[in-house]
Amino acid sequence: MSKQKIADCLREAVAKAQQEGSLAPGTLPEITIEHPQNPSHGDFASNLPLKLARTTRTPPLVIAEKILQKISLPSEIDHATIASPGFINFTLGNEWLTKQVEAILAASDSYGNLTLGTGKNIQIEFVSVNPTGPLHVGHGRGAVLGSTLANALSTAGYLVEKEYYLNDIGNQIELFGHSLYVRYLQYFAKKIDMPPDGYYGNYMIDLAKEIAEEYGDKFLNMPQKEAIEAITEIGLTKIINNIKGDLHLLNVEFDEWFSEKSLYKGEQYNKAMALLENGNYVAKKENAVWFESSLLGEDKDNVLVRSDGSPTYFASDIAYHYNKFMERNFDTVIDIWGADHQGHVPRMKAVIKALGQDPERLKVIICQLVTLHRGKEMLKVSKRSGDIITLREVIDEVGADACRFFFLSRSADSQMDFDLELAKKQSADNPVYYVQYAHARIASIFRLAQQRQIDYRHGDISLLSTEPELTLIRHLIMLPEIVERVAINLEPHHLPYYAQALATVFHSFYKQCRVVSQDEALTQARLKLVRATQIVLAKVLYLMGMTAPEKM
RNA sequence: GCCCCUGUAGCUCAGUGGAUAGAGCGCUGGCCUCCGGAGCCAGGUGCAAGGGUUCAAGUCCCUUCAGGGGCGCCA
Repeated sequence: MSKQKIADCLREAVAKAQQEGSLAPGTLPEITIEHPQNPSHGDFASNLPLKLARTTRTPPLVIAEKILQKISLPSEIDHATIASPGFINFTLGNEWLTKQVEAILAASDSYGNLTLGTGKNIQIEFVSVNPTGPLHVGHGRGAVLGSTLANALSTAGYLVEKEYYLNDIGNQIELFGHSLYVRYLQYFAKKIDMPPDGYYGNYMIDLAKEIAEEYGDKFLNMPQKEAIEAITEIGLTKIINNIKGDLHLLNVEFDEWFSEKSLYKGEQYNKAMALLENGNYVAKKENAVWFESSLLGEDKDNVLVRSDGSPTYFASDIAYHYNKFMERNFDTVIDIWGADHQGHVPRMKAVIKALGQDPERLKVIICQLVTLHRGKEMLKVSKRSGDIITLREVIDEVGADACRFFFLSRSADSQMDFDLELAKKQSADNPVYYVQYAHARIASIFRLAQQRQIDYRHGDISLLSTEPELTLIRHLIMLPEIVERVAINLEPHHLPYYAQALATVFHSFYKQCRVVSQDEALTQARLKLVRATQIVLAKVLYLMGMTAPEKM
């Protein structure tokens, strides 16, 4: 990696200058290399002289001078210059730049793959919506975020497992089953009231109808308990299949669907609780069992087992994380939760500590809520009250690729407004298509090249020398850094911005540089460049979980 | 009351403590004899307010204001 190389050169130069006495001794600060915003400042910049100024009591520009006198530049750097108030700027050589085109072609779709995570396994758990109703837009955000992050992490070299945690047991499921049973009875014209906190959405009526049509009235004559159990099971399966279908439409697939119920069938739950008890973090108060998180610096304790003997969601989650860390031994676990789970983070971290694990191994991404509008009208997304706009409706309206791009374009920290009207109106006129169009345009160039039977395999890349060509290459070679940044910071939102920037420089290049022309040698060289661009565009689109169309 | 997130252009949002703060949409004007005009080029306004740290702050710290979320023997 060039940044690292430059940093090494700087370190060496400083050491040399200090040895010879031309630079005052002092401890070296951490050397950071950045990309200057202004292209005229070169490809890389270091602020080392500014940082050394204090300890060495020397003006930054003088330090820069001394460093430059001693530095031996890596081969890819053409020259380094000093800039006020104390930067050293580095510019890549054209020869090295053009060579990168060959490197990209050679790497092909593995270009951008890193070894950052080699040997480490990460589990990423997301969506994990209660299977009691259809997914809505907010869930789509988590789904897109998680699947993109998973793509980026595995491209960065990690072994990644994507998991959906299925809350298939507990209060909400009982309520769901009860509600569905009532709707089923009502379908057969029985007079019976819905439970007060029940699931009132219209989909429940449809679901009951579906079951009635499929199974007939056989549950009418069963004992209620038995009938509810059976109907719950059938309903859950149907809802889960719907969820899977929705996610599939969004190009989100999971490796594992982990059942909460299974925690109780095996010994997971008991083992986890035993560990907490051994650590003396468990106490019985007011007929309930508590996790004394206040011992670990939390505001308050939390109930594990209710006074009626049933475990809370929190207790399940403890067992679940025990399973993730201590049974399945993931090095790192990423949980993506909605903003309404924000308060759950510190106590979950406390649990990890109580289980004797390093809390740093658990990374929680809180993604802020999505508010849905249609024009000025605010739409509710409450599942129990009904009246929701489902994720599927949104995908149908704006398309999966546009959905993904839109969700990805905002950092998880910021709330988003999703205006259906706007999304639909702009669906033909937004960055999604701009990026995909660049890819399709390249495909079109190759259709022409093929038609003219141009063999560009021996194209001479050193012919690439104009500004638009070199600018394009400069953008192409950023891909590995982008992947690294996304993987380290868990911030997939950099991808769409990069994709857009890359598409922009490509379109600009295309306008200025005719690819297939009378000049055979130049045509071949440019076809190589264009192929490299296509590789990188396709890779970014793949990372974002979007299609890379040949035609549009 | 306490905790978390956010406040950047008319709107939706990027911005790794660095040099002249960016993009998309919208608006206005130009560009196709030639590889796809879903394109290219140009046009302008802005870091909520006030302190502080730093050679350097949109970015870090404190206060205030504003919006959202959380503080259950719900999940």
